[in-house]
Amino acid sequence: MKQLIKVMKALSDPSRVKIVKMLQHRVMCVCEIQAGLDLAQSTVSKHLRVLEDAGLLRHEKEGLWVNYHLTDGSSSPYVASLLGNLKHWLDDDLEIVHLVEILPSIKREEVCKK
Amino acid sequence: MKQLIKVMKALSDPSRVKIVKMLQHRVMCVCEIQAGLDLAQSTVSKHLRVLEDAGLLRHEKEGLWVNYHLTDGSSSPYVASLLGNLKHWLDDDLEIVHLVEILPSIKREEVCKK
DNA sequence: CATTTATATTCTAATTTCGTAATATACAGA
DNA sequence: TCTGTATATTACGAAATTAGAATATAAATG
Repeated sequence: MKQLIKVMKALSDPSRVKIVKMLQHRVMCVCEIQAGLDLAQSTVSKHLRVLEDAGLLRHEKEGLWVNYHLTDGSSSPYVASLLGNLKHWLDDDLEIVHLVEILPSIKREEVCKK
Repeated sequence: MKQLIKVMKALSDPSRVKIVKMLQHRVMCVCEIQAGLDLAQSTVSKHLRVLEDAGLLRHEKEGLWVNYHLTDGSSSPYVASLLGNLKHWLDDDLEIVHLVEILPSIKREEVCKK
């Protein structure tokens, strides 16, 4: 039960759902995800932690960058089902459509340098 | 998006998930549900409202009683998928197993009279 | 080794959620 | 119409969630 609740809670926030939808298209580092969401960096970091704790994401370090990607859902049937469902859910949601459209223009080389 | 979040939030609480699991077995009135959960009546009422607002439940009045039952999921694909998944999810969860076991002993005639 | 950059963590304020007690409503029966 | 019973609503406190600013950490680079 606890595991199910953790997954459901992780997917109960619009920003976190957007993160999942973005990562369906490609691996992204934190500042790229931040660029897509328009939230403070610390906020994005925490959302990523919640998603990872639920088994939905994993990360790998690449120099200074931390790349996040979706898991294969092997951590639990809840994760597997919901990641599967989210492959098509919201594909016609206006906000998501727009987000996916601008996704190719979000590149770490351009977005991260301050 | 708002609709999805509403459904996910509705299923992000253990008590509400328990309500869904109970209603998979039969229609129940509020005081029967309360007997299964061990919560205050007002709390149960509010949980039921959240689930109904999300499209997971519906109710019908029968005299003094209000009977709650699961919907067929036609309100949204999110509801349909999750109600479908929850048909087997948690079936081996100890707490749910126990809850389902005592379910036949929860009868409104015995439970509701104060 | 000092600096810069990307990310994580901590602190704190605002909002939401969850629970209960108390009260209101709705209906059935005497 | 009065009473009792089942449920809904309201009021309110405690706990969790969400957000951002500030700070800490870790890795690359000069």
